[in-house]
Amino acid sequence: MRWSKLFVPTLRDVPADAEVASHRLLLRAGYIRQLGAGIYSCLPLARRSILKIEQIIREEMDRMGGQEFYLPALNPDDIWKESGRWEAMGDNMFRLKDRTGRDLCLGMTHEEVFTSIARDEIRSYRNLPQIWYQIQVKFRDEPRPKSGLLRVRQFTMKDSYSFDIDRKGLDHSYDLHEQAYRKIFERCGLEYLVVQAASGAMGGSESEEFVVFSDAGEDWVVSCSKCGYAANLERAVSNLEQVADPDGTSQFSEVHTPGQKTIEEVSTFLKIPKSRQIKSLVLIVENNPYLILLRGDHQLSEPKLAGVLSSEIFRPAMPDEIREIFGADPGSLGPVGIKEIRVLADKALEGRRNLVCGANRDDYHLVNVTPEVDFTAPYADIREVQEGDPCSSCGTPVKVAKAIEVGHIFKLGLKYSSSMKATVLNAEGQESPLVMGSYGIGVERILAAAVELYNDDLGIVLPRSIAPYQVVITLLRPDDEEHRALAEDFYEQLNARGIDCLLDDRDERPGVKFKDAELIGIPLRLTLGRKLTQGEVEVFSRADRETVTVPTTEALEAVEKILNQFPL
RNA sequence: CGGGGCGUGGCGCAGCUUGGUAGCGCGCACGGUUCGGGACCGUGAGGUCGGAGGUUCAAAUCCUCUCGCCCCGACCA
Repeated sequence: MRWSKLFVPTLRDVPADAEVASHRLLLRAGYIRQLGAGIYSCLPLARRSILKIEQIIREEMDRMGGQEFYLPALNPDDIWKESGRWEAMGDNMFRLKDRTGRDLCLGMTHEEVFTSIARDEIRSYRNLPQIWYQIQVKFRDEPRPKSGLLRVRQFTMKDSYSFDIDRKGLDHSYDLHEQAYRKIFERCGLEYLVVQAASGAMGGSESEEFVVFSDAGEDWVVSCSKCGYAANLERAVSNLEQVADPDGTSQFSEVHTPGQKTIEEVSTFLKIPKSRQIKSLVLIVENNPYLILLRGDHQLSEPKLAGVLSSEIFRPAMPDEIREIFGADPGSLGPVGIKEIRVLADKALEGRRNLVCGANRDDYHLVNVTPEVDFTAPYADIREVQEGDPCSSCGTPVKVAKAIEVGHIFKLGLKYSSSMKATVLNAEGQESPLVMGSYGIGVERILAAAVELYNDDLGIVLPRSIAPYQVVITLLRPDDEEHRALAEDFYEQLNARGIDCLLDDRDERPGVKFKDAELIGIPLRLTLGRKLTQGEVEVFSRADRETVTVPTTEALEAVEKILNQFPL
């Protein structure tokens, strides 16, 4: 491609709305433009990158035996009502009516459609396993689209679905996906991590996320640098550092704590560490109040709590509700003497002694409160792991960091095959439900994550495999016949060698050409300029900003050699 | 949904408090000089000031409503 013909509207000024690096740079570099909140147009550079990413995905999916489909994004309501997700998806689903008033929706994911095909067409275990995939558009009416391509309402997803006759088959299909995903993210040049994850509304038992560490991400990931343990904060577990309590079991007593409400204030006032307090939270769970107890320095993990309660329908109680139930304001609550209300305590309180909690009387706290002596409550792991907690497998302090989710694999099991009655005959001639898995990759997110990961003050630095072009030939004197002829020659030959090449033949000053080439992140630049009179050209590597000068006769070899130094 | 911010040529912004001919930088077009790190000079094109209603002799500016976008939170596959 000749740059003079290519549409690359680069910007000097940064659009005011763009905050995260990938959003800012993709706009500036002329990759994308915004159409609405969470809706973006891909311009030619982005499109080329996306197509390369899709091709990598396609190759790896095909390699493991996946078969490519293409399903409609426009879905009738009936299959969604069958699976129960017409209601479950709530406001996140775009819904519309056709001219006759029938309900339709825009697909957020395609378990329903694929399951309906499998149900109708697969009759025998002999036709299993199947791995079906597509690279297709998804629509999700996100409550808050943000950060450019990272959280959008329309995006491209590679989604795949496995159908097996049994659990063992599913395990195999799942493993195939995990291996393929590793290969895909490696080939895209991403530094990624596989972490244990919560399956959320997808349902199913086991799931893992593929994440890229970045402050622009929205997932919190707990990881151990020593043993490799890694999990989404929603389900991460850790050990505890021991807290020493005073020996013996003293009778608790009330102390006056005027105006001391928060854990922090009480800690300072009574001169005891936060870890020796009991944090009392009141939640309304399906209309019933619940007292949740945590160590003073711990935070509640709502996903874990949802798991323990087998309900996601809960909310913090309002101050007036708390007053009515406890006869005290939040800030002076505790479990001692509580009878009518259900209580749940985090495991970190098990075996502790002589703690401090609220007295259920404004401005009073209790000291020397001992679980199981002064109150009883069932224990469960409902606390959120914190930075520095000892790793559950090796004891090393764990890290907690933000990450971008680029892929997610789930063992669904029977969730959709039972609700949608998808069965086949097994070897014994019995109806047997399909055992399913589902697997997703956010295609644009790979590009955005790569830009988050690899950028500098000059702009984007893309891995070779997903850069829109691998080499840009910067022709500094396009009006010089000899220079031009040589540039054209390089251009032809590089393309002939399978290297995507962009020829900057624009009538622009050198500075503009250099800045643009660096901004859009082309891995290698071949510069034809004044050194041509000595029979030399320059090869500039974007990632390390190194320039080597080589004779023109060796330029092609030099380009290939340097390109091949990138492992990507 | 709660909180905050912003809508003025393609992009970045000023003007609004105190109503009175819509401005600056970049970009764009043309001419000239330049040409290895986002050049310089000159000339020029381009704006229903997000939209609707109201107040006023007069509204970008004041009032009401409304739409959109961004950020924080809630939420979230």
